[in-house]
Amino acid sequence: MDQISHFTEFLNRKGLKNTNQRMLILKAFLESDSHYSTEELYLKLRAAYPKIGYATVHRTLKLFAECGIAAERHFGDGQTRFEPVTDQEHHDHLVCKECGLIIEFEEPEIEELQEKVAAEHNFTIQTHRLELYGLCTDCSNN
Amino acid sequence: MDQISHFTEFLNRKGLKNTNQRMLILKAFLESDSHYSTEELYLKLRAAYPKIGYATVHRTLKLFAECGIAAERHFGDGQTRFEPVTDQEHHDHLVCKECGLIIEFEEPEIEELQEKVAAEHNFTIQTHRLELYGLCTDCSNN
DNA sequence: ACAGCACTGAAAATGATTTTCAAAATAGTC
DNA sequence: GACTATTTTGAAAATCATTTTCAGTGCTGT
Repeated sequence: MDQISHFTEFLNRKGLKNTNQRMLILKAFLESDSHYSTEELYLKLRAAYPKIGYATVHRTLKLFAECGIAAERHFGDGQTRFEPVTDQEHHDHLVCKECGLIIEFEEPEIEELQEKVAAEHNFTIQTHRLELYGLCTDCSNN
Repeated sequence: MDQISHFTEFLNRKGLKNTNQRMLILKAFLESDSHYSTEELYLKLRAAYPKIGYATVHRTLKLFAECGIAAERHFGDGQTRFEPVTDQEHHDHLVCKECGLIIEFEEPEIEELQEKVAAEHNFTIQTHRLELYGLCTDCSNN
């Protein structure tokens, strides 16, 4: 099932309505491979649909997070960012402190070790967050 | 060198002054093993020194972060938390989503894998952040 | 078309963080 | 110790992201 039907089904299940704005926001959100803050997505959308409101974008992003098609992220710049979640494959981030570049990566071995640690503390992991901060290739050469 | 002389040396190096408040805040901060938000540390300090200001606590915590004796953390509750950094030994966190319990752990194997991933992307790691969110023993039994 | 809700967008409210500014404190010099 | 230049402090105001409010609009089923 694709992300769009996933979302519409979620709306139905919760008795929420499938509106024009929600679809616009969803499409713009999925289209991109970047990590949007509410503000950034709002500005992008407003270019095409000037009447859209900031609050609507924000509320819709929260809905995405709630239904699992978006994940909230904090990279330490004071803004919440949202990224599309494509199925269950999980990835983490390399963040360049110089230029802000964000690279995604996956490392199953790390995930296994996380489970091990959790088991040692009788902890049940639901989600996790791993970010490596440093300098990307370009920035470490300058 | 202990944390206190480390901080005073940092102040001198930056041409900043070693004040009463800064020492009070530093001691209260180091004394604890918890992860303070500005607000929490401010409230704790105010109990003993009613005249202290929120802004002073906040500015001083920022100084700690700048000089390396504190690390800023975001656990997703909208507040920035600070924790004492004791030398270079690094640790990560298990965070209970139910009761807010924070457990620290170290896992050198994970750190090695992080270096491997960074190397694959020609990335130079400066710091990292790993948090596992889920349920602690008590909360998963209820 | 109508009724009942949910949704939207603008504006206001909130909450954390940061800045401002006049008064107080500090470090260096005499 | 007194003097001076500079920094710090604390209270209040400002800022920034996020959240809520509310009147008007739109959707869905009857």
